[in-house]
Amino acid sequence: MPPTDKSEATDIAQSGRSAANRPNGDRQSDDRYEAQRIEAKWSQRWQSDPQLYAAEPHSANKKYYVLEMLPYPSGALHMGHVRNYSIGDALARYMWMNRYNVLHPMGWDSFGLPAENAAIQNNTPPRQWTLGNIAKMKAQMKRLGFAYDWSREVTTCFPEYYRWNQWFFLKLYEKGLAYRKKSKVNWCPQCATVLANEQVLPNGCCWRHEDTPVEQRELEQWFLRITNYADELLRDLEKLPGWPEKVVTMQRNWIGRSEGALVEFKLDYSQPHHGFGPAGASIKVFTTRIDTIYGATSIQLAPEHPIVNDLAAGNPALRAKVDQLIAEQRRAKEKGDIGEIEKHGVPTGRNAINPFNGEKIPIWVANYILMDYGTGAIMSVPAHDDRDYDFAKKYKLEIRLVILPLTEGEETMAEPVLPFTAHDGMTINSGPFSGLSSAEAIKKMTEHAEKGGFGKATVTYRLKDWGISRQRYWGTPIPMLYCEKDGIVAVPEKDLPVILPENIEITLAGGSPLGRVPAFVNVTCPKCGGPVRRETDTMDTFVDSSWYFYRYTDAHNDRAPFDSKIVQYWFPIDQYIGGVEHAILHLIYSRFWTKFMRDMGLVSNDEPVERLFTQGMVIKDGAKMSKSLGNIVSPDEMVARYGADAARLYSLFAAPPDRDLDWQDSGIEGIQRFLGRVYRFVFRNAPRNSEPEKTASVEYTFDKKELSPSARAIQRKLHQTIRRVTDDFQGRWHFNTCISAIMELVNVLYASEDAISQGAVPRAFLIEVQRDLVLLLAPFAPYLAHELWEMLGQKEALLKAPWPKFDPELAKEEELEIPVQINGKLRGKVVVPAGATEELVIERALANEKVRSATASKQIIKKIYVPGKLLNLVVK
RNA sequence: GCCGGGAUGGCGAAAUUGGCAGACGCAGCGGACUUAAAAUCCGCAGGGGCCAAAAGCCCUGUGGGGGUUCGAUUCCCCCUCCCGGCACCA
Repeated sequence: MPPTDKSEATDIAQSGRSAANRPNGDRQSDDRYEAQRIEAKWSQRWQSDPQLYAAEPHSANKKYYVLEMLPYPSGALHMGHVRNYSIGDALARYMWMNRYNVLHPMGWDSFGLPAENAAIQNNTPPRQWTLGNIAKMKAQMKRLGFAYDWSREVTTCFPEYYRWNQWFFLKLYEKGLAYRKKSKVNWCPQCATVLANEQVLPNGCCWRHEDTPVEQRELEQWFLRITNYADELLRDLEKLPGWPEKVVTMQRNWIGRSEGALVEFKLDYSQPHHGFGPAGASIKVFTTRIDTIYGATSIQLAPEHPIVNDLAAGNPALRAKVDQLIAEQRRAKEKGDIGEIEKHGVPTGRNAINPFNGEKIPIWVANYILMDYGTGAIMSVPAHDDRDYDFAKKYKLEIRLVILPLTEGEETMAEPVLPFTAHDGMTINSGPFSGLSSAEAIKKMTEHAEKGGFGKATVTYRLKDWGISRQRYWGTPIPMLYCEKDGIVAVPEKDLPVILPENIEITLAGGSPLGRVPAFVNVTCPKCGGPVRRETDTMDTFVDSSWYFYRYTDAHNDRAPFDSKIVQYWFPIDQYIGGVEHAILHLIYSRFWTKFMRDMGLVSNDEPVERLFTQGMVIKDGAKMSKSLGNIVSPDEMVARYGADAARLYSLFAAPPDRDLDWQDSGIEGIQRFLGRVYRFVFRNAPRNSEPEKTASVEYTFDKKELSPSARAIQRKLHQTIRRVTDDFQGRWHFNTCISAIMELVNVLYASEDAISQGAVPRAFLIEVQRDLVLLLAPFAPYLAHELWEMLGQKEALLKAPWPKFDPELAKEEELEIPVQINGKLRGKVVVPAGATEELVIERALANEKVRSATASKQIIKKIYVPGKLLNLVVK
């Protein structure tokens, strides 16, 4: 069996690489970069100083609040977290080095369904499971070296925190901003709970169970009136120039403001009928195009419109058809392509009266009309609306032209191709309103409707009130009571917090687990002293994350959610960093909460976040990391193999932070090599013990202007690098190119090693260069930076050391290579001194052999010189 | 369908204001060191052609087509594909 030999040889070769077999480990100059050793050493030192990253309560420096979105404690960090926190940590460290008073906290969004699901699966209480996960993830964060002020840690599932959720709820209730209503709600059978509208995926499925279609149920729910702030939430988007345009646009569309008019169409009672609403009943229609009302040839109702029930009562054929339309609509919603639904409708046999001309038009029920937008009813104007046109064609309804396009030569107005939907036309066939521009017609016709008492100008929003009730255990109990005598009673402030009971049985069965805890449910009414039932629903966890960042500023306050004065100092958040998946829900709720707190007088800022940065996803092999695809990269494994610095640096290097990052294990190896190169260079060139006086000195002991060419090359590259890295921190944040720049600097240092060994580079200068190199690296690879800082004999704390200053004089090139183009094509290059005149460049270019051969026998008709960049000769 | 973001070597990417396309890194190839390998250090490297080969030279190239310009990855128009968001929104 010959293969035996081979495998033994392999074993030996492999074991030769392990630390145990290294020759004694005492080679006097072991210049290997050992991330684990270095990181263990500094990790220990950092953890022994809890004040290390603490923000100062009173500081002469300017404040800077940098925040990364707090994680849900699922049990382990993933690469997306590492990327998110590496960005934030780099910024925090950079700001410290720029003498800011930095607030950089971290916490846990620790209420939520996964804890309950885990409880059911593993029979572990949610609290225990959650706290265990927090401990694990906190250890991971510390191992990764993130500079958080842990003294401000916020854990949302602790009563110290959620009591303030309850307190805010009482305030919202007092102000009429929290209300209860019975309504159709999204019900996820898998979660056995209600979802906010915003938590339903476009395909009609639950956001946590992407394959489970959301059903509709009627339940009594608590809602927050976010719509009261719809207009301000929209308007203030203009105050957010530091937000990505993308996110602003998404929020604008989400709020979905549209201006129009409500118009009432009375039911026609002159015809024989059976089964309908009260006499005089009317159908309210919302339209943004009241100028087309003379072209309305039918009314279309959503199949779930209340009046449809009246009209269908005693009309089984209609009822059956309507039920079919409801089913079609639901199916389309669940499939997520309501926009593609094949339009169906059914005439009710009844008419409505157009209040503008008294015309009787038929009432239909149609599957493309949604009950939850506007009034659930439209006037159908086939000539001027795409959908109405399709529908009218299909069912052969009348199509009546009432808007003409404006043509340039005033008089001739051609018949437009239908449907004609442009907003800048002119009315015809519109009675007294004919001959007006659309804009004028809208104004006059709305006024007319208001005077006549059958309509009014209205603004509608797509945004809906925020349903916060959840029939779940692991959340903030809603502090309300139901008394037979006194009705709905708020828990008095002094009785807060309403503590979430522990040691209770959790099952997937519907209804709230809290309802099965009699000691929790049955209490005494604070008003009448009689028996009351406690509300058993808990709050949506988005309540927790809507204001948590305020709590960080005053995390241990037990008399208030926070001290307003402290908040005033720290807010708004200077930089918030997180995934774009939170662009709508979390970020719109947070904005709403801030505005509500401002109206309460608790805070003075209108918006919580000054600048927002949304990072791209971390993907692997072109797909999102997921268990089912088996392409998950574990941060623990990366840290164990390559070290925290390498993992962090690679997550910043592989792509610009705002773009998706395709993780490649081979890429991180290159980063590890680079860190080793830095380590070895400093190891070789750091001051020896025999030259201690230079180690502490920050003074140049050499003449900046008299450096040798090779030293000057280093100096130039250094200052170019400082400029590039510093510029990117000012907002562009392309840390991938910052790191490239630092690599280039290190490459220049390596290329200079001959000159260094020949003494052509002054020692003091070289130490100064290494010092700056380490400072440049510090935001991205803190462990190695600290190790080298110490190796360089620096006594000052690294984060207290000032960020290196860029000197434009020193960054300047002495000579420039100017490309010479002939007719836009590169034909040669000339070298000139920096700042050379155009004449000199042209002179040299014309002397250039390649240029001469390319221009021979041709005439130069134009010379374009871009100073310092390029020369283009146009020839014929 | 609408809104937003993309598409650049074998791969991740760079080019910040319209000015040398491919910096930096990965993978690859060659060399040095080594008995050998690993590690390390140095070098080559978009594609094609002329050439035995090299040097050198030429052509071509940033999803496709057109335009503006002395000059376009960058600006304009049209198209294709990918990602994200939204949607009979009246």
